[in-house]
Amino acid sequence: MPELPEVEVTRRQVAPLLVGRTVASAVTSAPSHLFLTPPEELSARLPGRRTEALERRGKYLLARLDDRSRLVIHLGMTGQLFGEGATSVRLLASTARAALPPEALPGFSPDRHTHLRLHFADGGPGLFFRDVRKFGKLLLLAPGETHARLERLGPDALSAEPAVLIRRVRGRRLAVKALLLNQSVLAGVGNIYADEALHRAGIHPARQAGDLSAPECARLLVAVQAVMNRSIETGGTSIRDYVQPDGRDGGFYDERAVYARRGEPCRTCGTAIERLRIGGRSTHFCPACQEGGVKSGLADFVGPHRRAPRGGVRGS
DNA sequence: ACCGCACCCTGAGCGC
DNA sequence: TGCGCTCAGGGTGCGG
Repeated sequence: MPELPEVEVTRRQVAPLLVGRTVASAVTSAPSHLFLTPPEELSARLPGRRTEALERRGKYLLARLDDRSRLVIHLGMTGQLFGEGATSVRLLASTARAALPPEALPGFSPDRHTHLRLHFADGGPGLFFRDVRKFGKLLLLAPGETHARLERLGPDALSAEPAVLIRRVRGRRLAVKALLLNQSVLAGVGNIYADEALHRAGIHPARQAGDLSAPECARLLVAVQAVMNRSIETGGTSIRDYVQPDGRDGGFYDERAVYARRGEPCRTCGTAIERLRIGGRSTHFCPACQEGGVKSGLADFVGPHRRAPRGGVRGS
């Protein structure tokens, strides 16, 4: 799940593959929700363009092109942006993995999940965008053009000031975890780092946001930035799909305190990590290190998990 | 205005 | 072996 750290690691590694190079051709896949700009338009407009800089805002990557247009890339849940020549089992379908002899790892070749292939005029390695679930987004902005998705973003989580969080929690009754996931509050926080930061700050994820004191908000923001900076140092979190653009796994998975550790002992106090559902997302926390404080509010969350009907009645 | 939740998508994993 | 169900979640948009 690419969040700010994974996108930042991607930005740092992709920049040398992109900046200063001129696109020779852009090969796209069939139209889908992924293309906010139609694929045929990308294929037509990108060739001849040279990238001047690769920037990041929250979980978005923005390539500034020489004609002042901008290519916007969001990795969604399963998006992978990587250089030609990268090798990783995470770039292969499970059937292809299973067919591999042990230790063998062939170079990536584009498959049906590869939605954009950039080839460059210098003949060097290309750049691929692959996204199995198609929750990612590709968008080409004309000079001066903007997009509601970008306009809505709050300050980048890495550089935000505590005052931002203190102001935005005021009067809010929703769980602080749900507030953290709102990209208009802090851009870049996703499910993993929300859980990790709340644990680090010792704040229960179900606490009502408006109940947090100013010092708690400041502590939480410090925690967000600390876990993110540490994750960037280790190359991000590889759980299922994420790989660094050179194909290597990120290293933060081994350092996580709570995420996907239900039932395992808290590294601080040994208490078993618990899981509940907040804002429709699985939420992991240590019941000892992260005291609720608002038992009444908590009651809404510790009841039996309600599950949405799946595969239910559908019109024929 | 605020908040919870269904939806988009696909593959892994599991039970039968 | 294979089918069907469940689950994962970033972000949007709708309904209460």
